[in-house]
Amino acid sequence: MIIETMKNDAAVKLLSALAHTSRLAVFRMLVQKGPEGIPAGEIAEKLKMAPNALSFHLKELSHAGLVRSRPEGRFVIYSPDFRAMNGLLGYLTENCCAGSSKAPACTPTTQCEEC
Amino acid sequence: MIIETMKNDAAVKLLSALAHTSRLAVFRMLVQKGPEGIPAGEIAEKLKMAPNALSFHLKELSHAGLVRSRPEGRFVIYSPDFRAMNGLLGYLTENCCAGSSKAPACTPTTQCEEC
DNA sequence: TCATCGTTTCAATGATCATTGAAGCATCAA
DNA sequence: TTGATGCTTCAATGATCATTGAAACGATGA
Repeated sequence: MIIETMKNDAAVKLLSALAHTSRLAVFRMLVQKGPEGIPAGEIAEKLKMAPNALSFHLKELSHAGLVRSRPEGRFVIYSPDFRAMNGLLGYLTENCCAGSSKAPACTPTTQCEEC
Repeated sequence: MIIETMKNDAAVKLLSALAHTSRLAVFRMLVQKGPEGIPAGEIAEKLKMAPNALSFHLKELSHAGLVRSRPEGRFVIYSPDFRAMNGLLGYLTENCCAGSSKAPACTPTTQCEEC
């Protein structure tokens, strides 16, 4: 293998975090709810996941930078972090088409305003 | 876990295929080269991968629908399939932002013309 | 036909990941 | 303080994945 750039490794990290049915479902739910976030228990209940399993997957998403958490009383509220996802979308778009003059263009013209 | 749609499973499949340093590097190289494609041996040489390891990863990418192959003499030429990647980008974009009115919009306005 | 090249397939080992159950920690109410 | 709640961490098992080396296959050229 050739030496990979940091950018590639970062992309692999994000892809790995999302490449799991449970984690993708969790992230989708967080995105749908928006910045206000959801307590862990509510996610577990709605997705019918064991609390410890959810905690494990949330930690993975958190390590990848896809979600943030904040304590609120005895609840822990999770919310999506759109910056990482936007970075990933940009990377994939660039490496799907824009990186090569041979390939058709498909560059998104707008990005999350939050990021 | 709630029951996932086909769409989600398809996204996980594509994400899993790309969530590997070697496979992401291979796919990037194919995208850069464009539709004309590259023989397997050339990919292995440039990425300094063992031929059998490369073959394994190419099969994974192929199963995910990200690459196509065609025999040419005793070479096997691999080329990218932009449809799958565009579908994934669309899915991620929609589930990153557009799926929720709470989140900022970041929908791409253009897509690969090939697809 | 025979030897060679490019590629794929197979089997085996080691590593990584997902899941489960139990325990731990902090917060809140009585 | 005592008990209950919400969540996280830990350890152990089973499953899946990556890698390696050897072998096999089809196409080509002598």
